[in-house]
Amino acid sequence: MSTKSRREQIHDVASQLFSERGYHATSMRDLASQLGMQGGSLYAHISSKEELLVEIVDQAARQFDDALMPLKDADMGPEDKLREAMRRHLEVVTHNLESATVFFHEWKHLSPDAYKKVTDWRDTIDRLYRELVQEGIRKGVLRADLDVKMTAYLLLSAVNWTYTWYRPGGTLDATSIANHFADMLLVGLRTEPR
Amino acid sequence: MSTKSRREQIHDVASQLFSERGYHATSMRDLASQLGMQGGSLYAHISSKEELLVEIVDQAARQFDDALMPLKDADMGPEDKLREAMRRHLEVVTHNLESATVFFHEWKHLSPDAYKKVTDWRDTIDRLYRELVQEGIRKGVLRADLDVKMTAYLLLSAVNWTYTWYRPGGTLDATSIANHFADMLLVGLRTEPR
DNA sequence: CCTACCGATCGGTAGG
DNA sequence: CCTACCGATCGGTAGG
Repeated sequence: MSTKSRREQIHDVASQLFSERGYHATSMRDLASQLGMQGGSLYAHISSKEELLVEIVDQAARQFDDALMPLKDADMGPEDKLREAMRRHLEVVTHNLESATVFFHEWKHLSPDAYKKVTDWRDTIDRLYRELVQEGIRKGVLRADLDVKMTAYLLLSAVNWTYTWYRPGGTLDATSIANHFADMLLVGLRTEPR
Repeated sequence: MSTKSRREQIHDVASQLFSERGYHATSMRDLASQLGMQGGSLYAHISSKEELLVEIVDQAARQFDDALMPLKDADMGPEDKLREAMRRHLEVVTHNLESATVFFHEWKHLSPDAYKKVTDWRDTIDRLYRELVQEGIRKGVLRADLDVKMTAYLLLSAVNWTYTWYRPGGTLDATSIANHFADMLLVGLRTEPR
């Protein structure tokens, strides 16, 4: 795919290096040499190192938003909606493993404005998962004695932590991971009925 | 507690700064100024910046080991053992939030030897959780149709991801988080029986 | 996109 | 533990 603009190429290599080594441990000269150019030449295409980080993080956030937010008003049962949220969430993580890793690890290094956008975004996603849980309880599909906040954290743990162990090319894809997790979470690990 | 050696004080401040800003974004002068000394003076107490990182990460790993490994041969039922593992795991995370954060985020920046120790350690913990799950299945306490690997990942997600949202001083402690998570995981979120 | 360079800052050392 | 300093490297710029 050599149709990619030079800017996109820089963006891709930056995702890769930032996710592997971290933002501060990656120099602009590292980046440039991976692209076969000199350090200073990068600035013909971008204006600063932080601009790159902001773009990677923003793009990751947008992917999560585009995948998850339409579910709010989706016409589905609570269980299907929860399963679909996990599936889509995991699709974003597994299909954008590098930018997702940068998103989870490097957002601390953003300047105040971009930093705030990320924390706001996190709150939005938290809220979405809490609403899904609440809706499930209200409609009698999820147990009424659940702590909504803790339940949302548990769901988010499962889908987010995946970036630490998932490696592409294996037999697992987002859908099968989501099915595994949702089955365990909804039905429980124990044999003994309650 | 002014009985702490200067070395321990350096270690503590390093944990704090490395967890907040990251290893590479923390300079030795940042560290020194928090301790009221000059950058160069640190080297009267330590030999290098990486030595600090290695110590923080090693200490965190040792805390997890000391808490979890004795459970392997503990004389407990599978469910209690699983609950106790989660409780102890969460106790380490919540009581050492800063070093746990450094452990989860900054181990990539270790030199090859220390790096390998961390990946080996991770495998050990993975294995422990898988054994706990396997034992639960074998003794009929956990569902026989569980995928052992995925189940272990799910458990580890819950206890590990906690470092991202837990803030000390709230009403939740390790035990109550562990109870919440274990109840949800073992019994399931759904009302409908299977 | 390259060459050549800027000031700033880095981890670390010597000598006291 | 301080002062003063080292070479190396950083992000970024100017001029072509």
